[in-house]
Amino acid sequence: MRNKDIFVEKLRSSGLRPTKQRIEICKLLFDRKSTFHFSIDYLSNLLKEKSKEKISLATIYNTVHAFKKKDYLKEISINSSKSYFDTNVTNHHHFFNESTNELIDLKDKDVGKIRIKKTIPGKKIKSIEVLVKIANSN
Amino acid sequence: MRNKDIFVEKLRSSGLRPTKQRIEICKLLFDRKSTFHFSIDYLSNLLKEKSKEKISLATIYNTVHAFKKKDYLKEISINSSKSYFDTNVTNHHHFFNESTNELIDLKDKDVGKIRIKKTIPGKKIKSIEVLVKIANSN
DNA sequence: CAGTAGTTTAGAATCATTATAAATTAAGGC
DNA sequence: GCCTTAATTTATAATGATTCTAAACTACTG
Repeated sequence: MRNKDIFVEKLRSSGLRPTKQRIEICKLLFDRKSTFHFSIDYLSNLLKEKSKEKISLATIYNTVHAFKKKDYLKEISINSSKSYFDTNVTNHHHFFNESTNELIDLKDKDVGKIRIKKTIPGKKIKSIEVLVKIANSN
Repeated sequence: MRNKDIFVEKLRSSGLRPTKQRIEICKLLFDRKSTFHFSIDYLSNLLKEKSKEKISLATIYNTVHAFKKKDYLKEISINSSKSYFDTNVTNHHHFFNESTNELIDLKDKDVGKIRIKKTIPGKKIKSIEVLVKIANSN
C-alpha cells in the first residue's frame, strides 16, 4: 500500500481529508504513467468497474471539483455537452478527435510558440490554449 | 425594407423558408457592422426587447441550429455551461474575458501562423483554434 | 472517547437543451 | 385566390448533466 500513503499525504497536505472515496479516486486518476482525460460520466463508470466501494455520483462531482480547486485537475473546454478533465494541469494544447470524442495532449514543441500581438488595456493574459480538431481523413 | 429582402433571398437560396421568425432573427444577428457573439439566452432576451413578435424558445433553438448547419453561424467552445455562437464563421481565434464572460475576436494577424508539428495517422486537421483567456490585470 | 467540523449520500431541484405532437404557415399547382 | 402538402412554429414534456439539500457518517482534536 505504498501509493495509498502517497495519496493520503497529498490530500492531507492540501487540507483535504483523506477519505476512502478520495483515495479510490486518486488511485484511478493519478496512479498512471501518462496524462488522463475523462468526463464525470466516464470516471463514474470506471469507479463502478474498478472499485469495490460504491461511490455516489455526488461525491464524484464533489471530489473532482475539490481536486480542480487544488489544481490537481484542469477542466478542458470542448464543444460538447459535458465537461472534460485532465490530470495534466500545465498550460498545454490538445487534439480533439471528433470521430471518437477523444482528447490527446499536444506538447509545447508540437505547436511552437504562440505570440499574441493584440493587447486589451487593463487586461492580462491568463492562458493560451490551442484546440486542434481532427477527424478521419477519408 | 431593403434588408428584409436580402434576408429573404439569403434564406430562400439556402433552402430555408423565410418565415417572419427567421427574418427577425436574421435582422438581429446579421444586420450589423461587426461580429456578434451570443448565447441562446442572450439572443432570446434581445428578441424580447427588440421584436414585437413573440418568438418561442424552441424556435430560437431551431433557427440557430439551422443557421449553424448552413454555416451562417459558428459555435464557440468555452469553459462554460452554455453554448456561444459567432456570426463570424471563418476559422479564427478568441479572447475570452473571464471577468465579464465576453468573447472578443482575434484576427489571424493578431496570432500569427500556428504550425502543428504532430500528426496522427489516418486523421486530418479540421480546425485550429486558439482561446486566450484574459482577466483584469490588477 | 466525545465533540465538531468536514464528508458522503440519496434524492430532489435546476438549468440548458432536445423531443413531441398539434396548430400554423409558406410554396406551388390549379 | 384556393387547395394541398410539407415545412415550420409552438407550448409543453422529457432529458441529461450538474448542483443543492439536509440527514447520516467519519476523520480529526483534545
